[in-house]
Amino acid sequence: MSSNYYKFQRKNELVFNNLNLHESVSPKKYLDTLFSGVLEEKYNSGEMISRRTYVAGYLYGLYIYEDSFERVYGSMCFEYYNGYLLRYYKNTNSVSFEVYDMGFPLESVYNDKGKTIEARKIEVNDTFQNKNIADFNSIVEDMEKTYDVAIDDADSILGWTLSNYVTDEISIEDLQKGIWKIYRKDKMEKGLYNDDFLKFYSEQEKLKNRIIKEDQFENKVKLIAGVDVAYNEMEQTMVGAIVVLNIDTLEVIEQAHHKMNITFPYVPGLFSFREVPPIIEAFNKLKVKPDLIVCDAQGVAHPKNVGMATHLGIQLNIPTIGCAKKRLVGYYDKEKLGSKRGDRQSLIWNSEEVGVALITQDDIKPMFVSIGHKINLGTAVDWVLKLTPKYRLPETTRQADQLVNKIIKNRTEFDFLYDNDSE
DNA sequence: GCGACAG
DNA sequence: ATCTTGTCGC
Repeated sequence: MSSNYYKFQRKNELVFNNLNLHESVSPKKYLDTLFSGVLEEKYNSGEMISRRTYVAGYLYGLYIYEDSFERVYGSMCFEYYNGYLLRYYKNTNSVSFEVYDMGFPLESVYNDKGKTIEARKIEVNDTFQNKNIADFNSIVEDMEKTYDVAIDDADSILGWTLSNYVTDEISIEDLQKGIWKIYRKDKMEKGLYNDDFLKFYSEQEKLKNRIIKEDQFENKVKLIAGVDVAYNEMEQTMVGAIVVLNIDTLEVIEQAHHKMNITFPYVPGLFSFREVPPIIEAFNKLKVKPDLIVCDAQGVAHPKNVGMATHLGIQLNIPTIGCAKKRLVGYYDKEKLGSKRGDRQSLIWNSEEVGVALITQDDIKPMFVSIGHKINLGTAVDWVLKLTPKYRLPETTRQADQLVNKIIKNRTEFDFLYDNDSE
């Protein structure tokens, strides 16, 4: 493949600090060394798109990404190998690399505030290898110091970086559990999990008594809706959307959305108090009312049996289904669960069947289906299967998902692969 | 007392 | 939820 490298052209100006362009080479050549440096990307107008700070690490290096708001994200980096920055581009019929010499010693890496990020090479036999698993605090502290990022932002960095410290006795899962523990503790100390939530728990007790577990459709089901919420954390806003589909054609009949400020934190178990309000607002803007709503969350498969689907259903007095991508509570027999579309296993919680793990596509992870309100489990499963002829997620969820993401679009959009107009 | 936790 | 980006074989 070395014959078809070519020089890449792009509309936007790239500003590489202290970098020198080298001619194209194979990345393999630089696999075992380190890199660090700063990459800024700007439009021709001079407006900053993003700044990326690369910090060396063992193997592939660590890369800290900041968007145009200077928010820091951690991410893996594949194409950047040490000492050199390698950009990888794909076209319809060819592949190319650009190689830049970062030319920095590790210690000289800096971020936008002029703060120095002290990066050092991490050896497998280094600091953490022989530590007691219980002593995660020091690992985190060490990580924070090393990379100069807060624990929240460091989450994904840690997950990845920790893989370097796996031994026979210490698994990556153990390490991540420890990190998780500290992360939660940190949130609690910031007051995110305190007695203020008691009133919401008692609210759930009341809702629980109103759940109807049998089919109670006013009409024959013709209109079926999906709901979803998207977030813009920078603005602290959220958009709730509802999309109504014709059940026979799966075509969109009507859609509505509502944008509002985020007022409630994400707390597992109290999720509905965060997402139900914007959805209700969106619902009220609809001209037609759906006969059934499918939620991208749990229904009664919830610690108190009052997941978002249930909460929403009671609030709107409309039948709802909870169809979540991940399990919240309950257990099922993974061995017995098959791998073909339609295979299912009961999800048991407090000795009750609160839902099912349902395979919606062959050889794909199950969905977690539970009733929300005014429906029974068998009916709910039937509907979910009807809504998943082609994909793992129900069409309703997919449509709602696409809608909110279209609306919340003010994210930094930058795609290396498609913004070159070389011809 | 500890671990786990939808979006 | 949010950020990101490949990998492979015929």
